[in-house]
Amino acid sequence: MAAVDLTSHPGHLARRLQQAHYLLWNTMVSEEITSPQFAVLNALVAEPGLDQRTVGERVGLDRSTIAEVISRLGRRGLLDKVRDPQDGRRFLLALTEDGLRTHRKLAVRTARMNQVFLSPLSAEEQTLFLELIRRVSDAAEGLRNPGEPLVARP
Amino acid sequence: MAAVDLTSHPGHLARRLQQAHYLLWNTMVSEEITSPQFAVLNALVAEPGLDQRTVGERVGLDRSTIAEVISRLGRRGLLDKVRDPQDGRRFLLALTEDGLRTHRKLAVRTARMNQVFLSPLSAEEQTLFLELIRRVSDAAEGLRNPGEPLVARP
DNA sequence: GAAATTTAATCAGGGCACTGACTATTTCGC
DNA sequence: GCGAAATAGTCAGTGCCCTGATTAAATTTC
Repeated sequence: MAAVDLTSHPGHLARRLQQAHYLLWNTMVSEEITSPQFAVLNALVAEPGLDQRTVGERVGLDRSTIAEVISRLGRRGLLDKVRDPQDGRRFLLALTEDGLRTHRKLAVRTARMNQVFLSPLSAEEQTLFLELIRRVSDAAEGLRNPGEPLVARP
Repeated sequence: MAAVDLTSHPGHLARRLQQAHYLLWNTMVSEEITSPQFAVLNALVAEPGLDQRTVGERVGLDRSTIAEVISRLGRRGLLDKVRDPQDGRRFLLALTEDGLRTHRKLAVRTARMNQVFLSPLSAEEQTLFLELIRRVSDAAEGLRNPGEPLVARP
């Protein structure tokens, strides 16, 4: 009797959006390398030699998840993992030749996919859309490390 | 060298948005019942006696995933599952008293959470935001069952 | 300089999401 | 009516995502 309209719930819509993206990625970019995996490759192209935790921070993955993703990329031979001689806790990461090649190939396809994904929106709407998502998720991010209240500050 | 800026990639932003939502849900709504589980409860409040596949369709979950979610809700005693006497393949689903009570309680908290989640945006931006997400995911949905091209139709 | 704290990574455990293969039941075609 | 095709659900396998506990290495504190 008191059912709610989920199409006005941002969380539900966010989930559907991600599913839609997953589908399109699989058909237009790769069935082997996932979008989070590409994000990791990309982070290591930008900054080779990062440690695992920092890569996770760059792409928005927690320590457990980043460990799994990196282990899969290692198994595929796309990156190497070496103990930091300066700090025995860390692993330093860098792409292999194969990893670099894969990143180059997928970067092109990803750009095409993004175009198709956003094509239902006009150019101005696309810009706005990305900005709105960023603002909402950045704000919620502030909850993770407290001190920055989300709604009001006295 | 040829690294890409992920903050302009809708897929990456969609993932971050969902993570942000997950976090907020956990702190403001429930640590036991997840957002997809609430969506299933809600679908059964709206239409009691639906079968499993149709519930999945309503909330946007494939047959495998909906089976898991429903099994978990069943274990928690929030819904009942009966064979359809008319069609021996189907299971008919309905909420228990506990399921109804849980839905009522969470519906209130969910409304509050949505407000907080969207609070970084102005009222007009909020409406626009939801509409843009809907349009993008609806369009990509059309890829699932072909016949409706995503970009152009001749 | 040894004890206490912090930090990087792992592991166990739970949940979401998809594909592809399989079973059981119903419906369609003839 | 009976065999073929379609449909509902399950199961195995892979991957993402989180929390909480644990281990090992560094840093801080006294």
